[in-house]
Amino acid sequence: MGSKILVVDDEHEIADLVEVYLQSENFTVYKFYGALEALQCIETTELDLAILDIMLPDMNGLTLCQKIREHHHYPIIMLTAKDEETDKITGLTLGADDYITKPFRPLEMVARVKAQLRRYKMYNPSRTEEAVSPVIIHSGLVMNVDTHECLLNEKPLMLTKTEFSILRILLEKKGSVVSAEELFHEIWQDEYYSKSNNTITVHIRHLREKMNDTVEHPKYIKTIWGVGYKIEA
Amino acid sequence: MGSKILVVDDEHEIADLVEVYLQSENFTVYKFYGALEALQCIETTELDLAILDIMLPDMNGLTLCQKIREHHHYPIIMLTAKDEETDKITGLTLGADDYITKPFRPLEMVARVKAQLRRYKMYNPSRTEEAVSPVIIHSGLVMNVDTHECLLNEKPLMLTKTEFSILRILLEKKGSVVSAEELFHEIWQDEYYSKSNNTITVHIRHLREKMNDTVEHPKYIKTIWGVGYKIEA
DNA sequence: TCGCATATTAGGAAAATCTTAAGATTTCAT
DNA sequence: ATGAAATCTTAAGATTTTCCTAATATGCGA
Repeated sequence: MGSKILVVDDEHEIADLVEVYLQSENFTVYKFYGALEALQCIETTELDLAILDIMLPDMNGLTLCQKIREHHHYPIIMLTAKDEETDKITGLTLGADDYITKPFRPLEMVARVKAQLRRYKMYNPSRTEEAVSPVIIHSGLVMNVDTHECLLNEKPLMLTKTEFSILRILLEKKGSVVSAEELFHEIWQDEYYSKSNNTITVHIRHLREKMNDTVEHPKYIKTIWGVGYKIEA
Repeated sequence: MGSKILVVDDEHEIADLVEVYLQSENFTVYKFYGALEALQCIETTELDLAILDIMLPDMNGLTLCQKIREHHHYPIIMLTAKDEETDKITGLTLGADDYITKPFRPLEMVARVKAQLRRYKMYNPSRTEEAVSPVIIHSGLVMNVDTHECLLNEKPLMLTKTEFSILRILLEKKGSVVSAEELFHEIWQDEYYSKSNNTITVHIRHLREKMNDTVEHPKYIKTIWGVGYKIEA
């Protein structure tokens, strides 16, 4: 994930709440309490989705919605009060992809955001994090990311999820050295990394064991002292 | 798919939005902002469905609806403002097959379009383009998607709707791993809130039970820990 | 040799899945 | 509409698998 989401609501509590929930899902949030401040963001940032309150003090939320639509096609979700007059709501879907009535359950909001992003990215796959080839081949080693299968010299290699990820990353960066910290962040993203954490080392150990690789004469995973690990190109 | 759909709404944003959503589902869209322009399209194009705003400036949507009905039998969906029941009923009796009140969620709209098309094409099979094979076969397992029948080693397997869907999805993606979340979205699309992922687990359990599959040595549904389920190719 | 980086080990912690059963919901015949 | 049957969902605990920690050992380079 890591999609960029615009949030505009003059009610600070709601904007903040939305922000917290979205951030907890690893989205990048651009939060504004007024439409005018948001305008610049719209111009300058490559967003993936927008959440707009329909009632803003300085500019109608619908106007903002239409401003976005002038140049962008990413999903827009409107926040509406439940008791607004029907007439006003009638024009609501003008350009919006979904609407959520206040008060709403945060988890429902998050679910809808995800649903829209899923749809958007399916339709616009270029925005999705690069699509990689599902099979990686390297001297007697075959990895199929789709089937989660791994063969070593024609024989199946049973790898756990994490082991599979480490081997995949090393193979994708075949030839260059990858530090333990880099591996850590590729796999666990944001989580805190400390040097005393030898988790990666242990997984590497297991990998080598399953692949019959020795530390002294590694056929696959080589240790570059003080730098990291690598698989020769 | 690839059905031809007429969209008529004088509110440009709504017409455009509907167009985008339908196009993303690979429908061919004929979009008009006024009834008069649409008339010619109705005459000259072999449409599969029409979506009409009930309130148009140059001609009543219902009138347009009746014009279509003079010569065509494809489904018509009316867009209506959130008003009284009267319009709804009237609209339906005047030849429309479904109505959607504004504001609406585009995804719901798409779902209804699909539902109408399904119904329509069932009675007009000639219009269906090259249907995919309705039977899936895999080592002793025969699934007929049309009749919803399933045989395991010549003997009938009684599956519920959800079980059938899960098995079908796994077989369609035979070989690759499908996560519980993916299964969830394939089956329930954009539903949100609760319905913990455990639901899938329970259905998988029932499936395995009916198929005499064991968790330890599964012949069909294998668990890839931390990733999902798969059926070997 | 010393200091630091990596390797090895194993057991407990954590996470994911399985199992079960009860309650909710839907379906269907009456 | 009503109730029974089928199906689905939820919840809690059991089980399995995987991960992480911590303590110790080993190897590299200055």
